[in-house]
Amino acid sequence: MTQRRSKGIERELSVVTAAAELIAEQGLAQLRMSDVADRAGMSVGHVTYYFPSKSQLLVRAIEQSEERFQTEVRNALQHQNDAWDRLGALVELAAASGPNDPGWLLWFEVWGNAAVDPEVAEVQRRLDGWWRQQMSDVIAYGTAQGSFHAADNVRAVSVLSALTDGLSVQLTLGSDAVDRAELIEIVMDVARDLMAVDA
Amino acid sequence: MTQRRSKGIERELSVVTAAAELIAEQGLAQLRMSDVADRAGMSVGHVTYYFPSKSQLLVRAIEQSEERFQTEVRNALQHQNDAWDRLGALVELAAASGPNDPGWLLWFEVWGNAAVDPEVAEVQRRLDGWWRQQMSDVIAYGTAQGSFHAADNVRAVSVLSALTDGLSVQLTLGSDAVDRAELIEIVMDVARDLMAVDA
Amino acid sequence: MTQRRSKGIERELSVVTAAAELIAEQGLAQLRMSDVADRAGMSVGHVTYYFPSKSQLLVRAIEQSEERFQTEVRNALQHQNDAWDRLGALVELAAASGPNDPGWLLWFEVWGNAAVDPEVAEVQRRLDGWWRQQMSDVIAYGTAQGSFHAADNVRAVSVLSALTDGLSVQLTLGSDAVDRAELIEIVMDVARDLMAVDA
Amino acid sequence: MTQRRSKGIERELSVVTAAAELIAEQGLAQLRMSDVADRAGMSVGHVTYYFPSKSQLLVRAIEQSEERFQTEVRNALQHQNDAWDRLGALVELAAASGPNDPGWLLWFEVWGNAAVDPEVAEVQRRLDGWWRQQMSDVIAYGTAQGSFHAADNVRAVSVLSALTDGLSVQLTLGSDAVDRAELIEIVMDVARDLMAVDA
DNA sequence: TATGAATGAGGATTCATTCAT
DNA sequence: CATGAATGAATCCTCATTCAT
Repeated sequence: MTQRRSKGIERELSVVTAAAELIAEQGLAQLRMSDVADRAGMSVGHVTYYFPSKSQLLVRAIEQSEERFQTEVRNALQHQNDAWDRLGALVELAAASGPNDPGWLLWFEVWGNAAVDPEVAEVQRRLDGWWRQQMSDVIAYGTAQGSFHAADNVRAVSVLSALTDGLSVQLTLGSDAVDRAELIEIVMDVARDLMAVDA
Repeated sequence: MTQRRSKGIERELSVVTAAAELIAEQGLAQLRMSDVADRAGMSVGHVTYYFPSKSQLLVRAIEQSEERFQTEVRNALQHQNDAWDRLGALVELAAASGPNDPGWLLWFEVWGNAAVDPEVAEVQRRLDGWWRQQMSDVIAYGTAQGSFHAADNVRAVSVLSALTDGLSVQLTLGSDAVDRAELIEIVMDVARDLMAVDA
Repeated sequence: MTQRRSKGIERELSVVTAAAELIAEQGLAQLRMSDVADRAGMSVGHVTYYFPSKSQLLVRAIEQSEERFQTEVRNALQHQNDAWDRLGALVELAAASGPNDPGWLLWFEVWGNAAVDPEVAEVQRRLDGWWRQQMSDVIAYGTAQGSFHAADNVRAVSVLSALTDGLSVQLTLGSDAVDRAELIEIVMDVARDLMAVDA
Repeated sequence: MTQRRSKGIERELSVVTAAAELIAEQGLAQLRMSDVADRAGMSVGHVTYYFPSKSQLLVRAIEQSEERFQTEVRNALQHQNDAWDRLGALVELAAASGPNDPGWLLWFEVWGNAAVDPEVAEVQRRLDGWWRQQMSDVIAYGTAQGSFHAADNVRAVSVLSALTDGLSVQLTLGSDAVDRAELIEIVMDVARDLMAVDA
């Protein structure tokens, strides 16, 4: 019984994973239920057994990506006690890994669809809020510790996250003006300009 | 004769404009040739007379948007002699106007498709390069004038354009963390931190 | 053992009942095995354990409805000794109860499918024959009693059953030209015209 | 121009005709858009060019059948001046022609769907009202002429149309209790019982 | 007896594209 | 230059049925 059920959940997960991968690879618009089924190793009929409609699958794929990312962030923060290290860890996790980073390609799709699909918009807003909160917490943590001197926490969050986003967009699109190492360096430099205690 | 020809060009333009509007409104994926025809006030058959395939229409729509933007930028720069004013003008032109800014929604679509469609990628890269060049020229202009003190022109471009992009994404998506006035203020503040002569 | 078996028969019955209800409610064409399973409170897989194919379930649903109706008729006739009362009882049982009478909606489905499905046609013919026989018996009974004067038993059956059917169709479809009381009155009036002894 | 347009209307008509035939032959539930396309001699895509959805095609098929029937009735009545002849003509037109009469099979489908589909219900009600009006007019005509003596016009309509319906159902279903000649004879006999001047 | 998982065939609908006029 | 007619491929979704457990 348990085994049957857990098998079902496992296969359902594999559908979501396949969908997320394909969206990143080919874009949301190109996503075919049959592709998802192929990659998940099952029939199309069975995919719709789990997800009665395509849009439900979509939202789940984004949410799964969200959950994974949040877990990664929590793990990373646990291992850093220094405020600058924590900030660095956040930036490293958020930054695109390089051209065609699948996670960031997925974000492009989310942004493009947020204006059209309210469910997508809601997921986007939720994760964005969560992310700003992480940044804010780290900055508050550093300020309490005396490592940071941030006159305006909210603005610092806006600057640092916008910078990370904008540079990651460039990197994902394959611009040769920036690579990952430089991206992180730039963000941390600006962070120091903004918040270094004896700046 | 001339008149007939110009009428043709006019109608062709109206197709492209209709397409650009619709992409911004509904997203590239939702774009139907029949919608374009409706908005342009002609039959579907006639739209395909001008643009034999949908993807050709797409690329033209993006290019038209590009051309208009470039014209605006040129006009704006002509009227500003002070380097800081020039920089401010650039940022104002690039920044999203508010939630659901059509131009920025179009960019989301371009980014999402650049990874899949080489033609789209090429247009994106071209415009991005052009934009970085404008920023770079303004910074060089300010440096020559003695208004700016930029140790690293390329990095300044990266920071300022990434910041403008990242904040505009937020604004377009309707985040309440930032409005247009604040967006511009933030970018200019960071610019001053980076390049003010006696900072 | 007996209990297990009777439990099985009970559940099988509940499937048939659920099917009959759903056909009347939504029409035969809209009948889904999963709806039947839901209403019968079991899984789809288990419904097909009882009825290997959909069409077998269908025929059984009609037959069950037939059996119930026949039982009702037998009960009703037992309590009436007067021929006119017996005739009245028959008409009351056959007549639609009002708009959307489930039993009559089921008949519409049967008629619509009789031309296509031989099994359905067979059931229809069987019940129709049985019904004409009841009418015929009652008329013969009244004639023997001296209550009726029917020159042509067969024609009387045709007239009275056709009239009941035609008016019930109207009533079921929600025509405001006829209600149930009037329906019965009309049929009995015509019956008197046809068969009253001193007419 | 005119020719193109008329050609379009012609083909559209052939789709509707094909649909009506197939519904009568196989039942509404079995109707496939591809069958309609095949019989109309065009592609499925083109059928949906005329009728964006299946249900729109359905309603049109019923309406077309309605229009044809009404034309037939009007023609028939024009050629009859005697009230009894007019009544006879009406009954002949309404009565089923024999087992599996396509027009009556179509009616079974309409009845079965009226409870489920409001649009179908509306068409049914409209034609039924129209039909009762024809009967009523003929009875009023005969009464004015002095050929009929109808105490209650409305009831006479109910009786005669219900009888015609009920018997036609029987005939269409292939009951051997009634043939077309007898059907008409029965209805006219009852009509005489009800309305003959010196009965 | 009972279930959930899995399948695959089938069908409606959408839509870019082609073509005759 | 312009249109409406026509096509057919592509795709999502439904659903009866089968099967392992």
